[in-house]
Amino acid sequence: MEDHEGPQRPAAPLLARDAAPRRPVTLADVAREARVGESTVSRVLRSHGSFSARTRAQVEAAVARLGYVPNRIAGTLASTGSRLIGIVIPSLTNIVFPDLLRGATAALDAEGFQSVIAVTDYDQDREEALVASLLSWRPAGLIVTGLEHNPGTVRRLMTSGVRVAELLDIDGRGLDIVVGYSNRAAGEASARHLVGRGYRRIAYLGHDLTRDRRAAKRYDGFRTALAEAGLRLVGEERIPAPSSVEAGRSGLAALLAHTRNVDAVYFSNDDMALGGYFHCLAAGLAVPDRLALFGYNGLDVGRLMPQPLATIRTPRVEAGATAARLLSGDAPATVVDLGFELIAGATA
Amino acid sequence: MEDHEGPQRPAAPLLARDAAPRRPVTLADVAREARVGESTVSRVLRSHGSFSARTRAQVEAAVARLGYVPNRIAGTLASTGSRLIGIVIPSLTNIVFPDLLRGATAALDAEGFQSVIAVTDYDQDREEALVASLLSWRPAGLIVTGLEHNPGTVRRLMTSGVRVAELLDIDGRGLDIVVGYSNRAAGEASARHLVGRGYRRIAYLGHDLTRDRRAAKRYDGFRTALAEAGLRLVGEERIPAPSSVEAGRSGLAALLAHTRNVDAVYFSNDDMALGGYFHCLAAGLAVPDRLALFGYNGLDVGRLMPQPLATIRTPRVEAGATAARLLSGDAPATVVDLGFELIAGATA
DNA sequence: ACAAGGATTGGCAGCGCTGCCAATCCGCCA
DNA sequence: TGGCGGATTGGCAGCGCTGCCAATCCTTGT
Repeated sequence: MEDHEGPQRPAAPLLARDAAPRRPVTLADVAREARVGESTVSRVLRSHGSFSARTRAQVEAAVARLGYVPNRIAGTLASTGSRLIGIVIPSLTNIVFPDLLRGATAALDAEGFQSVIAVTDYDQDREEALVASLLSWRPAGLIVTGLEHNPGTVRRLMTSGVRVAELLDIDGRGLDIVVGYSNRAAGEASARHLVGRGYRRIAYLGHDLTRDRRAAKRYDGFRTALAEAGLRLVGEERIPAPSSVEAGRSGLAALLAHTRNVDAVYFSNDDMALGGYFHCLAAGLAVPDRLALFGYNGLDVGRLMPQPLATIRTPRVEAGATAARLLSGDAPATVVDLGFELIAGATA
Repeated sequence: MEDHEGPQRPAAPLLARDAAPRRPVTLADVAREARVGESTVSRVLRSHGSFSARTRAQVEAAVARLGYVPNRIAGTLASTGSRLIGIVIPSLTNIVFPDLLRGATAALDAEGFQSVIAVTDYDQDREEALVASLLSWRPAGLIVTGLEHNPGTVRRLMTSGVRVAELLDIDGRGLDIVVGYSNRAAGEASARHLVGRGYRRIAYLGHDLTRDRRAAKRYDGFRTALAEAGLRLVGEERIPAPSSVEAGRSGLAALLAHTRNVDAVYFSNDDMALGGYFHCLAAGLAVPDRLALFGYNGLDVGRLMPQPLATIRTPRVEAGATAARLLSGDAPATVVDLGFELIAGATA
């Protein structure tokens, strides 16, 4: 490994910020320049109310001439709601949340909303503080992750009068709009699939379930379905950290070191499963003959492995988009179950 | 594949939003309740200016009793700047940008700023529209990606008076604050590494370079360094789409199908390289003996492959954090070269 | 040519909070 | 005891824009 600090080649930057601290252009300036009233300018810029084509042209010309940029802070204060939607997610490390964001920002953008994001690191107290902080921007709506929140968070959400969408989980009681899928059912489906394939000595490899409630629900569902088949986990390993490929790889090694005759492993998600697959490749364990692997999320990478990963594909981009659409469309409170799809793959 | 729509188990949600559309609590209400002046409440809430301990207690009690949530929209309008930072990234699909976001939001959060994000999909016209839109929120600063922008974008940025940080690239002229590393130098280092290892028949596999300017700079640097060693690419393949594991896998198959005797492939990034690695595993091509692979970005997944991926690790989280710190600290215009690190790995 | 009725337009009072300034209060020194 | 200067506090004019309402301008029908 060499270290490159990069030669100081970069052309000296500093096109220098505009030095003149002249008063910013306001709507009143535009009105004066266009020789019309302020309300007329406002109407034209928002294409709201009526005005003549000639007026529109005058206003647009003035706007261009002055380089006017509307001040939405003032606009929001004067009118009722803002065009901001707050999005609270637990992490940016797991691609699931950027996916959710992607769906949401695309849909919101189309409706003229901006997204303000906040990351909790799976900490419910931080979530409460972030929700409070986001609410102070008087957003038109809030998207949060999961159904479990601090009592304080719930109170703030309920009394704010702001629409709320809770995502990626429907196993529980929601506050307003709920969009997602059943993690418990996903866990059950995974177990049934493995059992149906003939695996009997099944182990679990997961990450920190006390913080990730959805992973915990999958785990519960998985064990429940196993029990219904008269089975129980023959071993399990929990990495006290967020999920990662690394945790999956080292975790599988650890699991196999202290549990005999495992024939299949259920991972808390695809990142973990990918790590496990790498361990198998490195250790020369035949997949799925010697060891079957099953993940969760249906990441692209799993589909492209030499042997496609057995997993459950979750519609997280759609969840973000659906929530955004419902919020911006001011839909009534509902629960939208987007379902999931079991991908048989070739690893189990 | 089975399809699960999830049983309608979800406990009927709808804790019902607060029905009473009563007037929201304002600072004036708190002042009345606490029997002090509005300015006093404002001072206490912002811990700004002086007030007695007794006053603070009264105000805090009133705030708690009324469940007051400050209105930052009004606060921002009344004071000078907002506590919003706009962040414009080209994509959320490539983990590099969520990483950047992660660094930035963490640092901003610590300083009491909120992040407003916008995604351009690598489209400079969209970037211009999004920058305009973000500026209407009168942010304290803007973080954008790369150094290449539409003339319109540049004009808006320059005349807005808002601080701007351009990230992940330092090969060119910046507007204000620039934080990143040299993509060109990274490409050169990659080429020198492969040449140094004895590879001579090197090919390139990339994605859409017309949109991703940084990838194009790496490509240029790579070819330049090859030329300096008296070599040239023996083949190349461009997938007219964003980078992905899939593009890497199918692209490598295509590349090898029409180019003879390639002994090493330089990928536009690690996602592509991972796909290539999967192709090699699936096709039984020995890595690196039959074919060497080299990526870019230093993703975790590359480090954990059975054979660690040869790549270049980029400090993108740090770039986000550094930019956030400089912006919130109102630092002078500068170029910060964070450098990069070449990871020899085992695939080249 | 005249009135009714819709289309346009301008005026201006806030939206809720902060910044500035003047008014009070209080502790302490001479 | 009187006075002084810092510590506290309250009043109030905006920040820039939107919503409401009244004023004006055009058409069209008669």
